[in-house]
Amino acid sequence: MSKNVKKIDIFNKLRSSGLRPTKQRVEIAKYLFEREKTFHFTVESLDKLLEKKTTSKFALATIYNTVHAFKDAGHLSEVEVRGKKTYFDTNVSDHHHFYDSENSELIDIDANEILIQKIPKAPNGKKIKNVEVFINLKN
Amino acid sequence: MSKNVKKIDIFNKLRSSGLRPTKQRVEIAKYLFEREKTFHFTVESLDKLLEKKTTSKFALATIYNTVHAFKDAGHLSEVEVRGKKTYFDTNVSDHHHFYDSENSELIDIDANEILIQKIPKAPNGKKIKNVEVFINLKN
DNA sequence: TCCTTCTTTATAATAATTCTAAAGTAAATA
DNA sequence: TATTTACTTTAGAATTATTATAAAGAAGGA
Ligand SMILES: [Mn+2]
Ligand SMILES: [Mn+2]
Ligand SMILES: [Zn+2]
Ligand SMILES: [Zn+2]
Repeated sequence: MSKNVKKIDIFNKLRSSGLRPTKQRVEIAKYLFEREKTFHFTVESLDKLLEKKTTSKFALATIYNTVHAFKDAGHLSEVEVRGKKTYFDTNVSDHHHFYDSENSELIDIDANEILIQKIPKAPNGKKIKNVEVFINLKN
Repeated sequence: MSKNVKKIDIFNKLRSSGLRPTKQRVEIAKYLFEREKTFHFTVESLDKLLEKKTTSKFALATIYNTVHAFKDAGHLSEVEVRGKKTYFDTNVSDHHHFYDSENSELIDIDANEILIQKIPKAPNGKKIKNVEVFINLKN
């Protein structure tokens, strides 16, 4: 039963975002969204994981398409990391990151774990959209 | 005279970094470092500006080489910006940025203009290397 | 000057991502 | 349910940013 509830959730999530629940989207959505903790990934890492964890085949372009569709629908966010590949994040709330360059690993920091006491005002004619704090780690 | 002093400065800057003062490096260094304010650029934008502002020719590979050599010597820093291209920065001190996505423009924020009051401790076995604050702007 | 080392350059290669267009599938319609 | 339409997947080509290669050129020292 629980499995069916989840399936319905995924279907609704897709439908309400204007996305047809295709086999690929459902599989990817299940893999990404049916988990407790935040998941950070690149398209390449997701591709490898899907290959291992599912029996379906996914063209790389489909993973790109799907991930971007999920991002545009607000189900994923994009995180800027020094490097060449784009990272995605199942945590779409306002939050910050540690970055461990040893393992190329992002770790969430809840918005309320960082308090900024003093911040400059935005340049003339501009407003602050959001503030991202990125904490680089070393050993 | 002032022009000669500057030329000597550039030569010393290159020499002390173990870089031969070639025509290309001197031109690029003069263009990048003989200015009051911070300059943020991509390799592509620098290429176009050099083409406009100087009479010399620069292979794109030379600009890549030179910019990376300057970065490795500590004369430039690299800034992570959402997007595909790498940004470089003539400000190598510890500082933060506004980002105006309308104009793809970075604006410096001095380190002392931001005060962080509360910050989480690093994960087990890790230390904080540095903290980068990135403020996205809107109109 | 001669020699050695470093640098520039044009071009090829690579890596990540996006585009294309044909074939397939889902949803809407009859 | 059968037909039609719109959307999606796919393999492969194209694009973009960047790095590698290797030959020709320039710099610095003896
Ligand atoms: Mn994107
Ligand atoms: Mn670099
Ligand atoms: Zn996150
Ligand atoms: Zn800067």
